[in-house]
Amino acid sequence: MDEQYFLVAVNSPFNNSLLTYKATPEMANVLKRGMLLKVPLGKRMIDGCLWGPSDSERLKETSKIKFIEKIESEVCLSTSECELYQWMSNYYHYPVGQLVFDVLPPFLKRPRKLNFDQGEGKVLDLEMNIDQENVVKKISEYGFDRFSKWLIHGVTGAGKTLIYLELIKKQIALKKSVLFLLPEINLTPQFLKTFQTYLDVPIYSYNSSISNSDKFGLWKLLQEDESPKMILGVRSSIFLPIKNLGLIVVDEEHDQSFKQDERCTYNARDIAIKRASLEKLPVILGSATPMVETYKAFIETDHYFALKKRALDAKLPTVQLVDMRGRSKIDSERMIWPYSRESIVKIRIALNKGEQVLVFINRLGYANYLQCNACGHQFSCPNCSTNLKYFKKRNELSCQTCEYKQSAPEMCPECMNINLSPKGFGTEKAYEILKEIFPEKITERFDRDEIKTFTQLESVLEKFHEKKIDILVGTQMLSKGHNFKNVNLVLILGIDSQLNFPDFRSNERVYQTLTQVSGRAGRFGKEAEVLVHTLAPENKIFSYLKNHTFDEFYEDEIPMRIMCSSPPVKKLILIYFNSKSQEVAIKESSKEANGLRALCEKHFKQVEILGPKPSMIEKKVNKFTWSIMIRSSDLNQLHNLISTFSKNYRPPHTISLKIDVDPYYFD
DNA sequence: AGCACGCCGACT
DNA sequence: GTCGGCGTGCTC
Repeated sequence: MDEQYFLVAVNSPFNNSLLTYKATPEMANVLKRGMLLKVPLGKRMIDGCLWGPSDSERLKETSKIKFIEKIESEVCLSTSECELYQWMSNYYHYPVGQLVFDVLPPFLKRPRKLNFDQGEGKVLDLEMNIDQENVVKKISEYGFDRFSKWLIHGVTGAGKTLIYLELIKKQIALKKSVLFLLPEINLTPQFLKTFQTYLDVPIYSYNSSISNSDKFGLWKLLQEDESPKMILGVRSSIFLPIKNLGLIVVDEEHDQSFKQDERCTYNARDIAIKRASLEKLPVILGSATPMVETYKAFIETDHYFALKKRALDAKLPTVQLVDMRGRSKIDSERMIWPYSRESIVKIRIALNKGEQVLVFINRLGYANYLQCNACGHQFSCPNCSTNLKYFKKRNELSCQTCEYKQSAPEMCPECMNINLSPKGFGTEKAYEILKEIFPEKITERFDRDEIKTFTQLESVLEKFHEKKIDILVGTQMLSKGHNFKNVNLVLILGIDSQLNFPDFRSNERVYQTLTQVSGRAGRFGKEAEVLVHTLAPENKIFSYLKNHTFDEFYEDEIPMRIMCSSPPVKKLILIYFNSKSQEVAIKESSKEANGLRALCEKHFKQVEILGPKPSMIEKKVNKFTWSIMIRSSDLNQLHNLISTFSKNYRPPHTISLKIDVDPYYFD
């Protein structure tokens, strides 16, 4: 009996992670695709996953092939998992072996008892309105035992959660499990509470706050246990090996947190759709502000639902623009900048009524940077091409891209002038001004700087719900998904900097942010108001927001995308070249851009190569990044080009390469 | 990605 | 002398 040869996906980029190994006949008898293995590579033993029979006749002659060392019996990937990873590897141009081991939880010898929340299965005393009922009815009638994808496009407060809940209950009644994806760990508590109250199955959370033991424990449990359960998780939970999966829900479908921007650059929303199609089940995407790509994909199908009214008779808030032009030059307004007099008056009225107020700014710190009044010197990071942010309370300048910190300087190092002025503002300043104006009120901050742990987050939210906080000043953290009962006034500051952001998605991002933040106001029936402070009140984006007409935004945006050849009409891939030496980054990226251009002219006429260009922050932690953009409406040509490129290109050791498929930012 | 090897400059 | 930084080549 001869030994047999197998293809093993290994945790190494070598040879695109697919290597040939042999096994004795006895071992070959028990080997199955998806089994985890240990294999020798060079002088070490590495992780591998059995990927299939070997196709390489060439190597068999040379005796280079080693034996598989042993089989790890803890976990074995299923056929559909292997299929999914292979698809991802091809689509994202990332070695499949590395992908498998990026995605698996760390292996533990002795996992502790697995934590979960048991659902109470209480009866819901809330009735769906006609719109909600229609969605549930249509999806149910289509059938749960085949692949389908749906988009629920509902204004903030339209009651998407109730729809999800009804559909989830139907699945559980069929003894199936459900995977619910949310963009951020921060949203876990509120959904967990809802699901725990109204479902009667165990609910497992999966996010960065759970221990490695629980991650591994859950993985093992899912392999063996087929009973219906609910998984509530972030991006990476799309890879959990749930048996008997009956439904995937992706809430806040548009959220950029679903996109992984390191290693394999997948988008969990797209993986959810792929997984649903492989496992033949429905996937539901929900958002008040779908990504333009998603909207375009669904709008002309009958799997699109538009919910334009809020549930529970709540009205959408009225939006007022506050024209901030010239305000800082008026004496009476200078002291309260970045607020305006009228916004302060409105805050006072709301507080006097016993209501709470939200203030949203998408920036941390006291000032964006510090500048010398005499010579114009800006304090910048020694390791990055960025300005240092000023934090007043900590009396510190700190870099937002690296760890660099220094204490706030007394004078300008260039001209010794002591007159340094803080430029721009962030949450710290917005908070401090309110403390001065309303010393008797309780103002708190809600941002990454103040809230570092999950416990802190829950405690501030709880205090806010109990009305122990009057005004909450915060960043993105504030804008996503929360339901605040007593908030009927929301202020949005400093949105202009995002309007000026130089990429094709800037309008979309601003529209989403404004809509999401506004959506926090008046969810429980009262008249609510949103004050948007801007230097560009004539910008059309504000009128979409004012009228709550989401169609209008998309109908104006799509022609724009066609005009500038951006997604969804063309697909994009970025290749990043990262090096300690700026020269190497430029040379290598230019050389490869030229090579790609030549290749396109010969074989891929539908593909365009743009650049290279430096990254927006060219130098990060003393490393330089340049990128090439590749664009096409022909998906096959686009991917074939990249496959050809990554098969043939071996970057020098001094370069690290990243391929970003369907990039979110042009970073 | 690791790991080894080999070259070179710097430091006791 | 020899320690250590980094450029280069190799791994089924």
